[in-house]
Amino acid sequence: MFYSKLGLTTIKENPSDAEIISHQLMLRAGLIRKLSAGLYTWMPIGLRVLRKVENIVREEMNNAGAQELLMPAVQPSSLWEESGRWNEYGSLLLRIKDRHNRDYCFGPTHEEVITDIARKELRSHKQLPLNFYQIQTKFRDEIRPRFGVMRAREFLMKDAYSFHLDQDSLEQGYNLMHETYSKAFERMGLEFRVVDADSGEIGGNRSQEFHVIADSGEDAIAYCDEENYAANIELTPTLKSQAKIVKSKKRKEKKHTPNTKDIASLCKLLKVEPKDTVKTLLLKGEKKPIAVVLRGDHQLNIIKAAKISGISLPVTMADEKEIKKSTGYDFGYIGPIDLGLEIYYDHAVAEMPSLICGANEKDYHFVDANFSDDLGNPDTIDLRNAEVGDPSPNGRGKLSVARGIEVGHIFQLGTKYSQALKASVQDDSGKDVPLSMGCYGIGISRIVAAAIEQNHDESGIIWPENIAPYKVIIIPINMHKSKKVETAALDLYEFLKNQNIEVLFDDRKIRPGIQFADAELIGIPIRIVISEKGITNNQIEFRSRISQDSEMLSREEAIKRIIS
RNA sequence: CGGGGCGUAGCGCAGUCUGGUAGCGCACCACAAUGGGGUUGUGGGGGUCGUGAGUUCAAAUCUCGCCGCCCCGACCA
Repeated sequence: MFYSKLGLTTIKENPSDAEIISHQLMLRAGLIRKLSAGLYTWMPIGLRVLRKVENIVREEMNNAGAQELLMPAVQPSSLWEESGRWNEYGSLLLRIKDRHNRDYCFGPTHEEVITDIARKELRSHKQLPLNFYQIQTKFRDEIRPRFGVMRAREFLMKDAYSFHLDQDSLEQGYNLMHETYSKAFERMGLEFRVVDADSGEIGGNRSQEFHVIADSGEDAIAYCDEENYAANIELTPTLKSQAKIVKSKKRKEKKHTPNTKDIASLCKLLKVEPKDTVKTLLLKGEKKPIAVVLRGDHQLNIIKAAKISGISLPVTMADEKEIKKSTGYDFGYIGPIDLGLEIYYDHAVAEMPSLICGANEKDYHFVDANFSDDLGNPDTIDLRNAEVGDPSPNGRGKLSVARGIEVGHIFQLGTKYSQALKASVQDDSGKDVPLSMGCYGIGISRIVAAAIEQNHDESGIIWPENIAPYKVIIIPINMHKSKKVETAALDLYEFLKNQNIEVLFDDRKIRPGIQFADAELIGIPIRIVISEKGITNNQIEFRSRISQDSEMLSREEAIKRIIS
């Protein structure tokens, strides 16, 4: 392809609204252009990358025996009402009406549609197992779309759904997808990790996420290398300490602590660390608020809190007014002693030799309170987020934390949708059995951004070879001045094209500096420079985007290196 | 949704407080010089100042409405 035909414009300055590197580089390199919040046009170069990713996924899915189909992007409300998600899914669902005022949505996912297909098409266990997939544009009306295509509203996703007679078969199908995903991400040249995950609103049993490791990732992953344990931090259990607790001999004492509504100011006043304090959080409950008590430096884990019986979902903090109303006490000075509400304690609170807590009296805290003497040594539960250095849940080694970008998610759904939508087959005894289902997603468009997050330098993108828009870029130096350069460059271009090498030819009449800078920004893996000087010596310059080393090679050697 | 910010040329911004000919850098076009790392000079094209109403002799600038975009949002008890 000739560069001049791409309609490509690169940008030297960073657009002001791009926060993360992949978003900046995608805009600067002309891969995408924004139409509106969370809506992007894929420009020719960007689309080439998108298609590469898509095709790797498609090939691996096909290899695994999955069947591609294509479902409508727009779906009738009736199916969603049947599954119960028309209300459950909330405002992520983009609802639209047709001319007859009938309700539709732009599909954020396709469990309902595929289950509808299954119930209409599948009659016998002999048709199972099956895996259908599609690569389709989805729309989720995100609260806050951001980071370009990373969290866009409209995005391209591969979603697959498998159907099984029983759990055993589902597990086989699930494991096959696990393998398939690993192969696909390996082919894309991405460093990734598979982690245990929450199945969220899709529902179901087992679920794992595939994360591309990158500092800008939205999810924190806790992992233990010793035992190959990895889980989304939201889901990582924290353990009750087995160590013997040395309890402080001091007796609790009430201290005057004005203007210390938060942990930071309390610590400053008393000259202590947050880990010496506890915080008492009031969460909305079905009847009265429910108190949870955590060490001052720990963070409440919402998923864990959601399991407390009687709690209102989604988990929300009670506000100042509600606190006053339900306890009679003041915001900022709530503590577990004589609170008069149901209280849940995190494991770590029991391990504190003494603790500092609100005294349920404005401007007063207790210091040197004691878990057994003053709180009555209650049972504790797991309520907090795991942290770096916590013991690994498998009992061996300590946890580290990395950030990751979720690019794939596999679920064992079980029979949630097949029961709701009455999709069943007859087993070999003639009995109707609801289908066991798995579902498996890959964020195709997000992968493009994730790949950039993981592969870039100051000059621009460094594409892994298998997803690069072009493999080679030929840069002739001052071609318009030198017939020799033009002939040699075009000759090599034609040759490589005939070898089915994806090659970009920079035919622009501009200074070499700009050509080099653009080639690096766009991230083409191999750069070939053809110049008057080189031709005289029978040499051309070969340079890899990764190593940045230039080598002068003969035409034959260069071709060999490109093709290999 | 709550809080904050922004909307002026393709991009990045100044001008708004204090109303009076719409500017700068990059990009773009032409010419010339230069010719292996975003070169230089000269000349040029391009803007309903987000939008609607109001105030005024006069509005990018003041007032009100609307729209759009961006950032932050349990971690406070």
